Amino acid sequence: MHQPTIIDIARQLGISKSTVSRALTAHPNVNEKTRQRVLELAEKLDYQRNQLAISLLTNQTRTIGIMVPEFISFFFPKVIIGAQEELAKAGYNVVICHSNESYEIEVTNARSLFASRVDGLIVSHTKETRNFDHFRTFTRKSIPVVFFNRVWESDEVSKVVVDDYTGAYQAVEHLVQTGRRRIAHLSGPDSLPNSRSRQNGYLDALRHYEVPVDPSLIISYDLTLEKANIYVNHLLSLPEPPDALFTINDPTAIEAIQVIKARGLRIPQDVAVVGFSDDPISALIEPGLTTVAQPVDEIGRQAAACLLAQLQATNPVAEVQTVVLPTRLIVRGSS
Amino acid sequence: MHQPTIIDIARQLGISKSTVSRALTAHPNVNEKTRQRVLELAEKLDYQRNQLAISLLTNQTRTIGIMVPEFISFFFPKVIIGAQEELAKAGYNVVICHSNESYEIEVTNARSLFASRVDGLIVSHTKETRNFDHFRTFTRKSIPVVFFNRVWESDEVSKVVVDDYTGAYQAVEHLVQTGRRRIAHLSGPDSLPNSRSRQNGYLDALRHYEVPVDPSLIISYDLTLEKANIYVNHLLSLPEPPDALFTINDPTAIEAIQVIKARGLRIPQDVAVVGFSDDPISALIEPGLTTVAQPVDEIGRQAAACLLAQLQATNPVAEVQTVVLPTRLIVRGSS
DNA sequence: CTGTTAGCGCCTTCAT
DNA sequence: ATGAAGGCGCTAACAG
Repeated sequence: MHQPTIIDIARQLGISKSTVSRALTAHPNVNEKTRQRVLELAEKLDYQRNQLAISLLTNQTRTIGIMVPEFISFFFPKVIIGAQEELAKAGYNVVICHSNESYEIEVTNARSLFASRVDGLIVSHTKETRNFDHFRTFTRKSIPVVFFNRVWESDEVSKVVVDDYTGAYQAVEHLVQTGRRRIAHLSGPDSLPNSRSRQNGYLDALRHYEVPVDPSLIISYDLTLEKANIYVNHLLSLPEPPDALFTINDPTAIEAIQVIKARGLRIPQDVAVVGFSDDPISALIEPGLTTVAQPVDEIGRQAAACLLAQLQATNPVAEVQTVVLPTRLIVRGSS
Repeated sequence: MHQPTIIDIARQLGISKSTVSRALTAHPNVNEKTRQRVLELAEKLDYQRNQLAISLLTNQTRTIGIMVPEFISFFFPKVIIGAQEELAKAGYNVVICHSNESYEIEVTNARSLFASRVDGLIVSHTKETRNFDHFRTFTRKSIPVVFFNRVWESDEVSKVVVDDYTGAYQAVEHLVQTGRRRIAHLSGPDSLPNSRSRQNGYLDALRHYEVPVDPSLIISYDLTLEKANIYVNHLLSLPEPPDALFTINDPTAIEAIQVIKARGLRIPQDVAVVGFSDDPISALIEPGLTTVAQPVDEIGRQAAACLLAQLQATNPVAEVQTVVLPTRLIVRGSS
């Protein structure tokens, strides 16, 4: 079915489409009566402007793409909501893509967002991503890109991260100060900067307190719950099992708690557990999970702010910046 | 910065833009050598086709809008992922909007999706939505709309729902059969069809087993956790408090469990609790939450299938359909 | 205040 | 196999 255009309105009113366009866009130079007639007919015809045509003409869509690896856990949805709020205030729409942790899908999504000419990008990449050429496509064209959480370490893009190092340091410090000596660490892939930072925080805390570092207690894994299960079981089967477990994130910690319970061990008496992120589930399970909280919606808001700064700047490259947000240790029953 | 277009390629190669277009779109009538030259230059220039221009021309964006009231809980993200998988297979992109349970934002989102000319819509509306004119804008133009979970009861749109009535009936039947006589029901707003269906299932189960219906045990509320907390406390303070609680969803049930525990009551001995949806948290808390499971990603897949059927039909209106998916009671420690 | 003209980037007849 | 021309819906000069 044919959708009404400004030409339809113009014809029916016997005026030119320019006048219709002006009336519709609140342009000052239009006779008030003419405007009224246009508005009425537009209403009657259920006219809706075609954003496609406008975008093609103005070369901006006022749409921002947000790319995340998943959005089942609370983290990414919260970040997205924070970003969206900020972006909406500035009159930007948001389209959300998730790659399901697949590098290929991420590349496809990036192409698709580029093809639909988003004005900017907010990204947390997959754990598989090693090559960032699909983001260079944007930066080369001066389309601003902001990374958060999992960031591309390039000076072409802005970044919003939390102080992973200090968060991890404080978590491990807490475990040492409550008497733990064999603290295991379930870490993520080394390719993820935040994984490396958390591991460094873990190591430095141990060294500072002169707790021996045992490499067999440090396991980098692929962040799937299946592997988490296997490695926690492995650690607990060691001749000298750990008396504490610091995990890269809360889902891993929660999985660990299930495993520890299933083996009949007590938390925290036999094994203490500390996670990272303060997933809402952490407060609901028993025992409550000690964890490092991140200011999640603030991450989204800051990412949006970075992007808007670049969007409004005459020279977007000059506005590239890195924001580091603080973390906060929340002690619950698991430690 | 100027982005390369087919005209740039054409000029540099000394051929016409028509030929470039054909080479790029795998049109049969192009000399193989010409195609190679075009493809090479396109690669070198980092040419990316402008989807905006194509959409304007072809009058289809191959993009589907998905509108949900929120996506913090696991339910909507899972549905979206299911839908997205199915849609991607058919070559459609997805843009996601969430209204944060605000009717106004929902209307704005609908306008924006219409303006950007999505080819179809998958929707679960806000709990405030009474007026559906913003969806009529689509149906009037023969743009297919599929509702799920919270559905517009109109024959202009397809619907995917679960058998809420039977799910609720079985939940209450289970409570009766385990000896409960004063079963309270925390219900949602009457404006939501699924809320009404679940309430009817609750009522019919009680009647069938000749358990007296006590109106003071049935509370419709606004689905916020704050109110859930208040009403659960209210119920437990009754002279004759309930010995079981059936809630409209899992977050409510989980909140109820916290309240019950805080009052020093035992679950399920003093009060049994049954939720709805099988949120992953249900299996993690203690005691495990008995709940009515829904085939969540299947809802998304079916919604996508309905939409694709209408998209591919010559007469989209003829393809309007309603899909009802089964539920399954999962008994855990809370009952 | 209003009309005319041009063009955003692309695909598609219709010629050649 | 290729080129020329037209048009998708709209806004923005430029005239009047």
